[in-house]
Amino acid sequence: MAVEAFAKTNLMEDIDDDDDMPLVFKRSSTTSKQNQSNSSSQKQDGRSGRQVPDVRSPNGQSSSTHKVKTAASSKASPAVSPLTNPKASPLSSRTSPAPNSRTSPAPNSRTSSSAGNQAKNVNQQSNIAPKESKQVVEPKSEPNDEAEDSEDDKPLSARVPSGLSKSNSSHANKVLGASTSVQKSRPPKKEDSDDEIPLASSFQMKSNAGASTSKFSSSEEVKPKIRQNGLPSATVLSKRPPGEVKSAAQASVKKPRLSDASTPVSSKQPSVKTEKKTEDDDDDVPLSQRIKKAVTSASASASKASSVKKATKVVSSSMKKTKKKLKKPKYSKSSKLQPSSGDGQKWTTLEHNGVIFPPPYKPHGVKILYKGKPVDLTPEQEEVATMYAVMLDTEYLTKQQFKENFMNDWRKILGKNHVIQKLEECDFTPIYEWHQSEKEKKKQMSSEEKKTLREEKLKQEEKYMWAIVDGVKEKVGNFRVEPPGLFRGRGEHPKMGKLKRRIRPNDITINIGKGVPVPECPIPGQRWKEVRHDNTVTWLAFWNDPINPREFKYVFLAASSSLKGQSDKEKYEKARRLKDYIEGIRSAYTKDFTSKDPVKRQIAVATYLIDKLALRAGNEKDDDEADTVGCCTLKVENVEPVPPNILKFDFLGKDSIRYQNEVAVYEPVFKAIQQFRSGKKGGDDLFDKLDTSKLNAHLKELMPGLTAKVFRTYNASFTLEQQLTKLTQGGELADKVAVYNVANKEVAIICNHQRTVSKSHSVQISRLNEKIDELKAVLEEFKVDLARAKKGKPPVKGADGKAKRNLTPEALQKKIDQTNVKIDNIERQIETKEELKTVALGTSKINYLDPRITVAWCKRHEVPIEKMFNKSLLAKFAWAMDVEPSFTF
DNA sequence: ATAATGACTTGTGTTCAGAGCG
DNA sequence: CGCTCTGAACACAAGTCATTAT
Repeated sequence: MAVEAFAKTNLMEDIDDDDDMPLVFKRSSTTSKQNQSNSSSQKQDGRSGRQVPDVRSPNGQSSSTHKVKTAASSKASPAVSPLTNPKASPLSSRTSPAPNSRTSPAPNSRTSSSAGNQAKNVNQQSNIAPKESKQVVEPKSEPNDEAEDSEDDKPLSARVPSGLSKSNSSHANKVLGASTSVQKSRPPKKEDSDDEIPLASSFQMKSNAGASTSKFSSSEEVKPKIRQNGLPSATVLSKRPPGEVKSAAQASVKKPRLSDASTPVSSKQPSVKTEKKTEDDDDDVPLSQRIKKAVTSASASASKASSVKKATKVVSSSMKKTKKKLKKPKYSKSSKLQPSSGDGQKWTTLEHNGVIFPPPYKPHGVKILYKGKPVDLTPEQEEVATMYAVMLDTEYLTKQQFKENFMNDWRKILGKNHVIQKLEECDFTPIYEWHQSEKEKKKQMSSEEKKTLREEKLKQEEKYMWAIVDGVKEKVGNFRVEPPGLFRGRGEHPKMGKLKRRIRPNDITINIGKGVPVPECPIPGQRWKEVRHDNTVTWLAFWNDPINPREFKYVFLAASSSLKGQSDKEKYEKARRLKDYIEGIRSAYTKDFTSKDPVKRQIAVATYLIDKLALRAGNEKDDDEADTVGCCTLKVENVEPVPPNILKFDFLGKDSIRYQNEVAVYEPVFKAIQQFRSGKKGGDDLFDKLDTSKLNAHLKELMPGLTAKVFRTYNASFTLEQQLTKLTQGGELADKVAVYNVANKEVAIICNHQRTVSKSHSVQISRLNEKIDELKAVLEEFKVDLARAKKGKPPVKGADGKAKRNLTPEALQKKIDQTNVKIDNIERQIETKEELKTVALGTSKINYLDPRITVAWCKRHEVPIEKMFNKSLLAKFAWAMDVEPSFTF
């Protein structure tokens, strides 16, 4: 292990890692066919199904069609459109602007607030889809064959947009056509032009040229040669086919890869890097790497603020030099993505310092009252009481389930014969108040004190923050062991309120490289449960979840690590590959809508829903989990067919977020759904012959590695790119950023990514409205003054009674114009705020949008990438930074 | 074939720090 | 120059999916 030694040194100095290895990127496709999963359980039927409705009704939101108009949350609706076929007109698709309100059985009441925005949404939609469902119907069926025209063939996203345009079908078709072509044939003239222009100007471009080329090649096989800078035609190549082939091949290849690539790399790296390059090195390092480095070091040094800038800068400056490297792909380095080995090996060497535990409980001595009298509690009892007390102002405390579960667990600690017998007789307010005052105290501390405190904490945690993987220092994600507390499940979780006990070292299994020191157990007298040396997994440690002992809590590397980056990239590459199969897949399932085989029919319809609506797969759940569903677990009552061809969806999905949508579908689908429902009760499974493993097994036959969730990634990224292409038109930087956000929002809506409305939302809105009022008043005054000025009269007195300066009419006009602009800006601000109040943009950005789309777009349009990605995202997507501007998903 | 296990991604809500404002 | 307000970072719950066990 000389290697190790080297590695060590590297880390310490944070050297760069250029190694000379050629990079081999491949994807490890571990696609095996089958899976399992329990399909059987339909336990909850009756009750679960029920629940949904119940929940909802309270809110008062009914899911009736009318809502459409009324409610408006733009959210769901977009998704809808997908289905309609081309002619049918996009609009139709939007039939129902489903309200996005979430039913939130959950703690937060998202539901409540939708009123405000609805209004807006309405507007939006209204333009869009006045049309209504009628047209929807067109199930023409030619979908596949012809593919091009039919909207169906397109991913939803495509459709969505079309929906937006109010134009009718013809227009729609056009749009579609355009998009289609784009998809299929990469480099239409449009692109070329784009490429060229931007190229020259954008700073990044140059960099890409050289460096990227080489890099890319490594990663992407095909493009290398072509990819040069902006050459227009190059793009074409990106076509997946080659890739696919490869991937398939790879699977079998696995082992070899490993050895060649990874092994050598690791050994080499270290040695190479050592000191040699010192200052220069950055240039040699690939961009992404550098960024990472910069970030890393910065954060390490505590000067985080600067890190971002640094990174960027580096990037640009480095660009020029990149060329030198070209010939050798040495960059592969670790920070860069390393191929994941086919045989499942994830690392060669791994060092880290284990995990850090929360501090032991410090009793405060504040007593709760039982039947009005103070009660003495042992520290253990008090600790649990405190967990409850601090939640006094949360919605959890209004839930019977929570209180019951809590009391059951607390009673175990109190003992059978404790004076405290009934939760209702307990008054936790003394502890609650004590806690509030502690919080207040903390807040009052001077910034100096806070800073000191922070630094101290940092110092303590520093050693746990990093791991060394194959000689490269990488950030660890969650190195802090979860502290004890009361379980906060989402939605109507049967286990909410249960005590999540303290985790001790002997609950924890450590995974670390062989031959390196095992992290010392931080709690004296105790030891780890187990130490493993498993290089086929990426976790550094795990413990059993105290709430669900058969499940685990893992400690992984941070998102910025190359291990994560590699798999992230593979995820997007897989989604891109789907592009080449999607037509065939769509035509195949379209055929099967009417298959005689009920299993086939269900698979076809389920696939269709997953494709068009971006639904999740929907694994079976146990009774001790919240009752939520995904595609395969939809209940009869979750999908209501409304003739002639509308499906109304209403269910609680992941995290008990409500999904409501109304969609026009092809007649065969509509019929199939009706047939699946017939003879069943509301709580019965809609797809009774299906489960996620059967579905995924089937998908895998259509494309290697294909699973249900790939459709979500595909549709999200496809939509982003498509929307960007459609909406971007030059203009100011701010306009471009706005365009991006609109595109991002479309995706978020399709994926149903919601967030709770912030408490201060309405306050903020009214504050802005006040501002507008003020400005309007000012405006009026200016107008008066202007009129007077034109007549040579002096301005009226201000509100304060002071005389104003005499201004020329021109000057006044200018002021008026400025004020109008201000008002417009605020109005726009209000609008977007309302629109986004329930939409979470971040989730898709982090998980679904291929960062290369964003990076390439930024390069093409000279938008600094920092405008779109924050520091974390820049670090996470380091692997995507050197993409060609001409990149297309 | 199905259930159990295991590992890893996705997702929302809370906390915290600092940007921006009056 | 203090203060709010926002977005980034963090926490951890809840999915997906592959593999192994039965």
